Amino acid sequence: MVTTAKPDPKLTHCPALVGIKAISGKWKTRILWLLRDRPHHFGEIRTLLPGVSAKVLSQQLSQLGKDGLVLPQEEMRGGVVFMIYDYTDYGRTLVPVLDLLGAWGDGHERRQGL
Amino acid sequence: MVTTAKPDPKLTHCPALVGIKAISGKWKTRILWLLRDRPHHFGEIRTLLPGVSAKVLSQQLSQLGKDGLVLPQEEMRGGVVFMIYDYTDYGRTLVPVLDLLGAWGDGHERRQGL
DNA sequence: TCAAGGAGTTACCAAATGGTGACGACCGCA
DNA sequence: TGCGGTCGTCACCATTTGGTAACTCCTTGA
Repeated sequence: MVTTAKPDPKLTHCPALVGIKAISGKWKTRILWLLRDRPHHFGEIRTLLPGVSAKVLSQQLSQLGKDGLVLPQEEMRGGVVFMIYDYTDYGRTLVPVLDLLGAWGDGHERRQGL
Repeated sequence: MVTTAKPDPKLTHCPALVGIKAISGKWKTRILWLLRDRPHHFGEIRTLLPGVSAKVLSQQLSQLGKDGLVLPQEEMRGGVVFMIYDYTDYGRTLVPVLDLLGAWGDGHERRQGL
């Protein structure tokens, strides 16, 4: 992100943070959860995630696309274009990570008393 | 976080996001990485993480403490109080998660060409 | 020619997060 | 009684992120 000279002395840099950045975003984990079952199109995701706006959903899907995690594909249905989003093969490598993270988060939540 | 009535229809809520929130923060993953080896005191962490400010470091350590992941302990060394931070037993349950996340992030980074 | 459905984008605003620099509290010691 | 070391907070600002509402583009069918 920064092009100026940077020492990067081994601790400036954290692989786990790279991973987090790829999936952090208020809706990304939920999108990725939805796509586990089957591909979804834009409006479908929008409906299934109450509260998300078109703008933000578009942003997050775009970021997931840039990171190579999901792939959008056009599809004509009755004269209307649907954008179908699905995992890439690479994106699926994230599933076990999300599973473990989700399992831990689930326990954590229970622990905090919610 | 919100006490007003909320439908929470199974998809509003994402365990993975809970997990992310616990470790997200520009320095948290790096702090947790440092503490894997051995406990560290405040100034030590501050020195080892170039760029972090006292305020933010204090904030992040405090959040990690509230979440029960690390525990601060006072220690006198030559008439000066040192605050020693270390994992709690519960906090250690996060290590495998960070490992997996870090491994994925490492590969991701390589894939993106950085 | 115009409505309708789907997928975005744009401009504007609000909240959360992180950074800066100054400051205070504490303790032992010369 | 002032000094240096450690930890932490405070007020203030900058950046990032998410939300709202209006708008465009595209295609088919009445």
